[in-house]
Amino acid sequence: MNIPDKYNPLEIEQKWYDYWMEHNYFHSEPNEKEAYTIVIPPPNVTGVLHMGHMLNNTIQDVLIRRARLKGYNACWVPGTDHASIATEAKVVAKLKSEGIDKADLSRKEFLDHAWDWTHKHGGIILEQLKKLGASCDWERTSFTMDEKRSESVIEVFLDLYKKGLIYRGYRMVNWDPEAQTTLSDEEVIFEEKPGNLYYVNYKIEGSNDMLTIATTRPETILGDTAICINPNDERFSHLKGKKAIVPIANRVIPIIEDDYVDVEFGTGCLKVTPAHDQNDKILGERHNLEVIDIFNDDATLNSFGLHYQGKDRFVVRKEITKELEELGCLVKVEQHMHKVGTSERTKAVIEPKISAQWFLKMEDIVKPALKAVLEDEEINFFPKHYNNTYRHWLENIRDWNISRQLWWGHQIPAYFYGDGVEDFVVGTSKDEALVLAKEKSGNNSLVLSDLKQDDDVLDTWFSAWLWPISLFDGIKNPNNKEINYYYPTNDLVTGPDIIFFWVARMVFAGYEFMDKKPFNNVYFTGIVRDKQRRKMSKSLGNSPDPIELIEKYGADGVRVGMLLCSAAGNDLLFEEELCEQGQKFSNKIWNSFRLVKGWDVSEEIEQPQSSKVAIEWYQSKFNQTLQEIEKSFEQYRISEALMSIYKLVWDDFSSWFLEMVKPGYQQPIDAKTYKSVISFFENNIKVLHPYMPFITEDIWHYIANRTPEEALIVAKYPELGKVNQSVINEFKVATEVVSGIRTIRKNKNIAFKNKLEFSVLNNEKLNSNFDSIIAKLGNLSLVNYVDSKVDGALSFRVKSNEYFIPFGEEIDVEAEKAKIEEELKYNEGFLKSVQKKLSNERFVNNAPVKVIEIERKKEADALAKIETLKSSLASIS
RNA sequence: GGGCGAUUAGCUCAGUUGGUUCAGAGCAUCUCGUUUACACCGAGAGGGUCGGGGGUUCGAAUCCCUCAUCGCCCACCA
Repeated sequence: MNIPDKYNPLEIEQKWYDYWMEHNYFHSEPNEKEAYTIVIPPPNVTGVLHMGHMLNNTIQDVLIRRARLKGYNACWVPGTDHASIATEAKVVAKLKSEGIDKADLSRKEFLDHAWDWTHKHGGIILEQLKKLGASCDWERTSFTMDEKRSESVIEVFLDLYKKGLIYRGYRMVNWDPEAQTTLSDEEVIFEEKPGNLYYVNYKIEGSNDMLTIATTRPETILGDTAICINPNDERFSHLKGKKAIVPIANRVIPIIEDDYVDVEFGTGCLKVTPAHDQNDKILGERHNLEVIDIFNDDATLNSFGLHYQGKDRFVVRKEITKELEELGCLVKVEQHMHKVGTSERTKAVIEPKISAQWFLKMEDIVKPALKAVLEDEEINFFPKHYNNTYRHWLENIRDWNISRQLWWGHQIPAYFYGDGVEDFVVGTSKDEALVLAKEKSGNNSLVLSDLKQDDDVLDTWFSAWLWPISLFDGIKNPNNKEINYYYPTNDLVTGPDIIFFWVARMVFAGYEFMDKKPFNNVYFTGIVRDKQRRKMSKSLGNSPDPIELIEKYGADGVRVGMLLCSAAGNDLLFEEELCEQGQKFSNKIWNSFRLVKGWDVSEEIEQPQSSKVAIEWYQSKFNQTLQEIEKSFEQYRISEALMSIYKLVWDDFSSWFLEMVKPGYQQPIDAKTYKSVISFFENNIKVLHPYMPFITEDIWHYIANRTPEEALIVAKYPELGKVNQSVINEFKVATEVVSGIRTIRKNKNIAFKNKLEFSVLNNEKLNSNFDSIIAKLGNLSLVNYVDSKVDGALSFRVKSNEYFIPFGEEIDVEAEKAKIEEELKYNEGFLKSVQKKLSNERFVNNAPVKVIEIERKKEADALAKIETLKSSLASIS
């Protein structure tokens, strides 16, 4: 078979992906083998691949391919997330651009549009993953809002409701006025923003006295229902029991006392607006205050806003400031930095709002989840320090607001039959609900049309938290064959930004519904940043298009580039050159294969000694690297594992090993050596395959004709073999000798093609195993052992051995001398420091025997070397 | 305000319980090179007081204290 000169990833990648698909290697069914399962963190259904996905899915593919090679029944389940708020926002925006207002549509009409959008854009991202080489079991592709997953969500809601864990609460929640929905605490991002602190005078009722409060939100004074002072603050003791008058609204409100007020901050006087501030709400409840909500759902003012009705809160803030100033109520305005809650999705400033929502009680649900990670270590986080983050969140968790005022999502299975707060039932269907409603209300005349299902949908994460279970139908169909086989999954690969949203909640769900953890290990990836450490984002325009990268460098190249910069536990600073490095690596592998494939093989010739030694060495080197890789994987140091392979293939295999066994020009290679070379090559590409699936599979089939059963993707990973450390050590000395020769060639401008004579003064009594290799790589006519120094030769030393290369021209004696003197100086300094240590009684008494032995060995080695150097110096002059 | 993590070569990072020549790797840089796989290459070289200061120890990049700088997470101070 002819091999192309150049490696062309584009054709080959498509070819092999099709081949893998055709032979169904990605598909998994329960069998007698041990399962290795990963569930994909489902990307937004209408999203497109970005660099974060690239990283995340490359890592998952490396893990799953490795597991497959290691003989596990590997199953990687793909899917997408309906991403309630994000998708709904996109659809609303799209409709708006077409002149359609969501408010004019019925729920059904809107959902039709949303599904259209989903079908149009959904799954693009999964197609992109295929380009990357992702070996997902596509037959299992799921969607958080497909039938099975939806049924699971409803089932779980019912279950938790029956257990009393889901309840309806009227309380302060985070309101996103743009999306017009509530958000969970986790969806609110606090941003430090410059603002103002406004000092406003309130009149005291029945006098001309004033009191001054400080507020950041003057527009909310229309919702004030009290002024609060600290009871211990003597400045205001005269106000106790009095009343104040709200400017503009001219309402009379009580002056209350509470320790909550910080005497130091602002004026020590606080206005209380229970409808629009979490703390004020608590104060309001404590002091039984009236609640006046002044906002509409879109954060314009309602009728309580008086003449500001209909205007946006930020407009009102400006205008009301002006009015207060005109009224003489505005004392001063100070600049003030404060944290403002914004919506994770829409970036709108969050408005605290009191409303009725569905909540999930967290208190008990978190307990097993805390224990599993922190005490039992049933679940391990990599890097481990995320344990702290996890613990802190779980220990301070509040009930989870699971309802959203959106249409795109799982509609809450609650049905209202009356106007009372408790006039609702929860059931799988309207029919069931009717039966329950009759029971609950005692009103048998209720009919279906009296029931109205809750308009709200569930938080996206309320379906995502079931993912590892619902993918195997473990909710609706517990104890089925699949869930029993694949669950718990092995590794979860995700970003630390969703540790609360998703990871922790999956752990809750795992213990609540399966009584078992959802996964064994969680590998948190870093954030992909650019060279300037800026997060890669669409808006900054600093994010390359992954698909373009793949087209440019090949998927293998991009995968390598991605992983090279992803040190475990760190953010990664991505730059395109890394993909170039990956591409170069592909090329290197390709060319080394071309070399090997180009050799003529002869059964006739004997195996040269040099090849025999080289094979022995590489075998050990390979095993040693394999060990390193195993160790790296245990700690999820995937980048380090890759670097080990990179160096093995490039340096040890290509630069050293192939050069050592390479036959002479137009000479054949002996069959025995060739067989070993091929076997090593095969082992190399097996180990490489998880990282670079395409080129390795391609070469695999060039090496031999393989049946589909023999494809690399399902080959058997190399076994850990013995490492002969002494061969590795001997080789290391040999490479130093070769380097010495090369340095001399370079310094003296001796071309490689000129054969050199070479003599060794073997003070170290090294064996001659590697001599044939040194001769070959140094292009020496022979390796000659001598008893004394060679005159008129260039020399260098390795350990206490001395090596000589006769040089035709006059030797620069002074230069040689200077070189030796420098070495001598270094070694004498080194010896001195070792001897100082050894003559220190406390060192000798306290240090472990092993350490002292090492020091003695160092001393002996240094002495021998110095001896060599000194005699060289003597012979030279 | 609380917590966590970091600071080692120009860049990105390793450095296992303090002890091999321990100061390392990859990339980048510089020099040389048409040696019959690869210039997407080969050979060679330079480059760091391990953030500063103190301490413990026979011995510290590694342990302790302190200062500085930078990240991240959490938190209702109007």
